Amino acid sequence: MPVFLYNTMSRSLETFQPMQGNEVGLYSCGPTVYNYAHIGNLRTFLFEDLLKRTLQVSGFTVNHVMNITDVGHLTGDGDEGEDKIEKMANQTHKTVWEIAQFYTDAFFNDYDALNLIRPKVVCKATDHIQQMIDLIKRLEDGGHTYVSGGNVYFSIDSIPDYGKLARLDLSSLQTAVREDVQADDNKKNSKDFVLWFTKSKHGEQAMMWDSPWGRGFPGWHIECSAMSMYYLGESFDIHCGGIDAIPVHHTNEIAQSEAATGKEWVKYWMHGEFLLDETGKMSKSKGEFLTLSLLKSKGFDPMDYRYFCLGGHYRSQLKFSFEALETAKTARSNVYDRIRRMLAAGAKNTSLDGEKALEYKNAFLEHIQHDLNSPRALADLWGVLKDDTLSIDEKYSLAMFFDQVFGLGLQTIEKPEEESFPEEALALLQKRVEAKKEKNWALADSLRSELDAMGFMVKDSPAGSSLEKKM
RNA sequence: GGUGCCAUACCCAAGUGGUAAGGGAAAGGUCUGCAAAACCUUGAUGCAUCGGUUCGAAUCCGAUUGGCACCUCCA
Repeated sequence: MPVFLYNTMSRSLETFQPMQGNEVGLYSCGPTVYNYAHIGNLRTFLFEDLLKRTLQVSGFTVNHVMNITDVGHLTGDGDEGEDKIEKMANQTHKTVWEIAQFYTDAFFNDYDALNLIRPKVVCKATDHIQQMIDLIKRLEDGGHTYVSGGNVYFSIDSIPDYGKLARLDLSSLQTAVREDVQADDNKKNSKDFVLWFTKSKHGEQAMMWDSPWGRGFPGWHIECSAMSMYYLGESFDIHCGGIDAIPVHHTNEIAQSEAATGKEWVKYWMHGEFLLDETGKMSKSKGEFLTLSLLKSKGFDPMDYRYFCLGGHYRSQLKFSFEALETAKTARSNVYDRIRRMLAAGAKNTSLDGEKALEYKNAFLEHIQHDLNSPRALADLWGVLKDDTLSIDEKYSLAMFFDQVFGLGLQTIEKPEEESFPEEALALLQKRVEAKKEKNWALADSLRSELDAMGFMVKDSPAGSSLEKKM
């Protein structure tokens, strides 16, 4: 079955066809490591993981490359603005390198906790300065650059199709509309952007490298072009990131990459929509700084957040609230409970060749391969869990198959018997069973609340009483 | 000022021309000493409003209202 993906470049659904056989070159814009990732950032990485898993389950081999932006980047694109990593370093009295390493580690903690499949290549910008310099030299040789005020600029008028991804109408765009942004008078065209800085208003940066244009540091966009081409070739299949990257970051990446090589750089562009909080777009500077750690401290499992994100389509804005996360948590734990009960009943993996099972499998694939419709695919999972015309082995096997895409960790769920409870709790449970036998309801109820206080829920069923850990 | 996206039940959210997925919450039921849990059942004659195209529209077109995003921090 073919995979259909929405390509931002064409603004339409396209049948996915890799350039070479079943090999997919995938580049995703990674984190800028000057602070913790917020859950809006993480939503985009979850989308990319969903994409990767969907391609894998569809028979493709995915060669995934992700960058780590550990060179500061300025807070503005002219030669003004502060370096974000440096700013954080000054605040915390650490070196810029320590800051970058600290937040890179923090990022991958979240990455693993969310069960995201690690990229084949994770590349740090600071390890690829030479590739960036080489690319800028190539642009210079092609007549696409100029030096002004000490910085090397890319001239957008040197190419015919600047802004094609964002469909920018260059004549009507305003420059520096935001009050905190100043126009850069060194630019010939206000949309030109810096490839290499040697001068910054804020003086010496902590991270500087020698270059043909003087000691300095790379511009915003060059790292993704340089590294993606280094690892994936001058043309590759998919480039993805957040929707905000379309008008500037990806637009400029395309301009400089295609100006350098003279050929189409990326075949499919995919962008994840924003997660919104009560104040609108999530930000690190205003409102509550929502991190995965914060969610965990409030009693949520990272898988709750993963389930929550799967419940919305990646190209739709998703409204975050703790109330909405709570419903995801309940739903997810209901899924887990059902899997656990199946295991208790002896469910095991089996080949899926029953007619009904294949129907479910195909419906699932059709939905997920239709531009990653995870909400619909989640409905398929519920359909399976609730359909008693399927054998228990078929249900379990379908759930395990679906989870190759969902990544909710369903295969890690163990048989409930293997759960162990403290002696003390088991003793209390036994006492309660006896109290019940003697119809001493007062004692039975007090033992129940005692166990409840210990964090165990008592479940009475026709088969007897048992304990369950409270979530 | 310019551009783009969105508006579906109490909440979240699929569905892009053929008669409204799913989850959560809620209600009723089974079970139970009572609870909890579990299981079963129930839910929009209608998809912001108005008009149009069509045999047929949540889906297409136009207008209106409301929300969001982007136009050099941003996933």
